[in-house]
Amino acid sequence: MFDVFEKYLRQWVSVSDEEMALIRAASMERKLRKWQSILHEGEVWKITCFITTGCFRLYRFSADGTDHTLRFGVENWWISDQESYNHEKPSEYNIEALTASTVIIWTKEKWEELRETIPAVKIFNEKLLARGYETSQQRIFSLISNSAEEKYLEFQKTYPKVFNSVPLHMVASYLGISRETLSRIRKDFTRRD
Amino acid sequence: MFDVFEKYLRQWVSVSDEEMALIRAASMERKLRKWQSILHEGEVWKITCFITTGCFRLYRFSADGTDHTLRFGVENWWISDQESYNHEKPSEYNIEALTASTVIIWTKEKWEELRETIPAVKIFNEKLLARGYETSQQRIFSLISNSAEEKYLEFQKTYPKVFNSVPLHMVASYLGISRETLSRIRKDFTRRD
DNA sequence: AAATGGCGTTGACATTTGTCACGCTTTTTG
DNA sequence: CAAAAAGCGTGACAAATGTCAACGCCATTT
Repeated sequence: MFDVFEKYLRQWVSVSDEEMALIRAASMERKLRKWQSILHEGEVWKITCFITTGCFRLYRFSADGTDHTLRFGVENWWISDQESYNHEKPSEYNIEALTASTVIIWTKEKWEELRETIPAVKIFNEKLLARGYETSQQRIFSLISNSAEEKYLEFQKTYPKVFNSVPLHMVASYLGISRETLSRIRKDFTRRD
Repeated sequence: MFDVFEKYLRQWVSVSDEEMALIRAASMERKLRKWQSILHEGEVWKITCFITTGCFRLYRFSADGTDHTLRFGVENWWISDQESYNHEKPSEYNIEALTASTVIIWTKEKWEELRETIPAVKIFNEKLLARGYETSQQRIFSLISNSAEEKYLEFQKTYPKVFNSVPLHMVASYLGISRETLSRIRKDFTRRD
């Protein structure tokens, strides 16, 4: 499974074989069954986690008890709670596997050590953070400027792989609309084809 | 005006007097009159920009010609288009001064040099990016989980200084609701006091 | 002092979206 | 395999929000 990650990482930065060996030695593989949680609210997120197979979602409960999907993660994505990780404070979020999944993880200690030791890891980490920020900005624009239907179509188009991997009611919760509304949008849309 | 920035920066990281002198030498001050733009869509954002006085907004037009406020900036905030800056690509956003304002700016060249030369600047920049990401995540949660009224109240409470500095119709555009809806929320709310 | 224009408000009405209830199908689980 | 649960769709209705038009206020300009 590490091979998947190795290939992915080399697309971002150039890493020598020795460095890659260090990164590998510091990593662990973990398997999760369907619905298994990898983060419960209240816990501190202390790992760096790369998804090799399967699918996850990061979600949070609001005061009325409903849950809202902040983000999905599929193969070759990272999943984390940056806020909890950075400040070592109890998370307000949950992360769960939506299917049986495999991840590669590094403890915070080891990952920080890799960042300090291997420049490419530091650079890579920065690029990743920058991209995450840009993605968030685009999503905010979509949320404040688009109708439910537009948000749905944009999501489907921008993240087809995610779209095809997750239940529709979670897509609705990701878009900030009810599952019934999503269902009707789909009906209208297919009828128009 | 640089004193304002100096005080701000020292709250984040420890900087020697020599380093601060370098940061200062690389900076420029710029004044903007009300409604003046500092970024037009199509231009590339090539500076790092700290607001010492006044107020800005970052906004974008959607296909139907309406504008949507992505972010505000007031005193002691930064304002930028990270996506344009990072990839040196034409911006899809506009940034304008909402009042007469003063900013401290560094050219991209000089700022990158400072980041490489002075570790504290690099660290500071990373912290800033991390915070921006966390803030975005919180806003996304608010947008997908709150009603118009809840979004309004949360914004008012979380960013009172911004709230008191900008026109209401821009707050509406920031929250993704119409200005009429915002107006009615306010009426309902004051009546309840 | 009058004219102007931006800003916020309001009423009437249309549209969108949410809620509740239900049923059908697929998937999961024991 | 069978029972249970999850997933998805749909109708009827309610609530939230948007749209359009008009108005008043107030700061600024002329």
